[in-house]
Amino acid sequence: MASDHTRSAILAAAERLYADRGFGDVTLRDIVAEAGVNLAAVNYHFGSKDELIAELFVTRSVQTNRERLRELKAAEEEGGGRAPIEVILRALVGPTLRGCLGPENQRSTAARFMIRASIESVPPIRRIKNREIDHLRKFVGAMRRSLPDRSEVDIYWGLNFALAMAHHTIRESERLTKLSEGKCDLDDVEDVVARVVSVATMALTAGRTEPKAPARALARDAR
Amino acid sequence: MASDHTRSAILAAAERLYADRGFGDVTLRDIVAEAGVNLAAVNYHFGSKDELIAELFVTRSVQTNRERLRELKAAEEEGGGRAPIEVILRALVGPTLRGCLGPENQRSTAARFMIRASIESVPPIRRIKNREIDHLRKFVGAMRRSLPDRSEVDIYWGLNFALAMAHHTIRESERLTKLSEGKCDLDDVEDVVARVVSVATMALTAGRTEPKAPARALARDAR
DNA sequence: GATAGTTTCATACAACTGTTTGAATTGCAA
DNA sequence: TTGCAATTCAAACAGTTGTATGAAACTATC
Repeated sequence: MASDHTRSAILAAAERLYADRGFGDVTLRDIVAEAGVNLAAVNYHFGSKDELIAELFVTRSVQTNRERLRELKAAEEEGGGRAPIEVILRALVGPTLRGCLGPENQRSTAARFMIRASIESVPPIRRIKNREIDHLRKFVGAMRRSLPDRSEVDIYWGLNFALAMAHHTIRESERLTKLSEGKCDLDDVEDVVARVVSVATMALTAGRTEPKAPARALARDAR
Repeated sequence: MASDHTRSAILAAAERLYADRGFGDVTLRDIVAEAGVNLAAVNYHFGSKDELIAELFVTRSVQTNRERLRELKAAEEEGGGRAPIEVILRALVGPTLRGCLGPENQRSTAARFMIRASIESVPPIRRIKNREIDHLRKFVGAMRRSLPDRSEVDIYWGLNFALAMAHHTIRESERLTKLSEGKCDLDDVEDVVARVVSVATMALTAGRTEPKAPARALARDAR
């Protein structure tokens, strides 16, 4: 293959348009116009519209997943096979939140695209998300090693709630800003991460003997 | 107007089809075929496809909101203007969860429709959801009265996390079941409510003097 | 039972969709 | 330069979509 110029122009244009206007009302003709290429180029290079969307989403989500696993692995190695639950949860939700939130004006196209993907949920993306379960099982494993006394069901619920808080905050960031009249600062990503991790940790450790200091209020124990 | 037969047949057919197959691939022709009425009837009775969807969603969500406010009002009256935070949170997430989860075999069309609406987020529904902020402010008010020492920002985050856990659990109930290999019982709605309320309460009260007994583990304090 | 208003119907419309086609163009190797 | 494959292009295709139309059927009132 030659220079990939057309191919990457399509990818860039598609990501930008989907990020700005959503999957619902962006057509292939919009994309090729934005990219300055011919309509048939999409099917030539990607096979179909759905495969184009899938490639966009896969690219971004493997980046996030790789970062998650990198943090998880580093934490478990440092702890000799067992990482503190806070660190595991941070590895789980940190990369996702950092990838999607942050100062509005410098929020990348990729970030805005991933927010869209989490809001609209179109078939090709849903298919990919369904394969994410194996990835999550690695975190379940780490969490069980970290909290061996905790029941398996509680682990699943804790994981579910951690993901819930992260994803919902991303999806509804605009509404939270409006509801709180700007008082909730979603641009301070590390504060958001700390809040989510703090609550999820409490969910997973409440009612047990705590080897560590009691959980603090919402957030504040970020760094 | 005569008997409303056509109108309600359309509503019922549309809700059923949307619940089963999603908004993405149900056309007006599918709906009128299922309802046994003429294609033009939709535009005659509802004006447009979007207005039909909006009417379906509004009907169900005002039911939920009414139930929420009923529980909230009852709780505050009983407490002389101040309700315990657990009860407020239960009023917030209980009706939603009860409306969407529950034993699969008896899960109503309305419930499955609302799950769809929370997954797919099509324009007419998004427009309605955006008007939900005033409704949420009533809960913010109640929460501030219940926890007068808590900062306003913490209240907003607590509300955000409570809604996050409820909605995400609804949206991803299938995935949680698969991930936990059926060990997380999503048919026991009251257990789910108790878990969400418990964690949200911890998020809102951690690190403070507690007039009540310390929060128990995940759930169990349901009723 | 004639009339006026409402509701239903078959049908056409106009626009838009993703995809395909086959010819033109390009780039590179021999 | 020649030849061949990869790429680009304009154009058309085939199908679907929500909506509009105007006539027909119905309903209730007088």
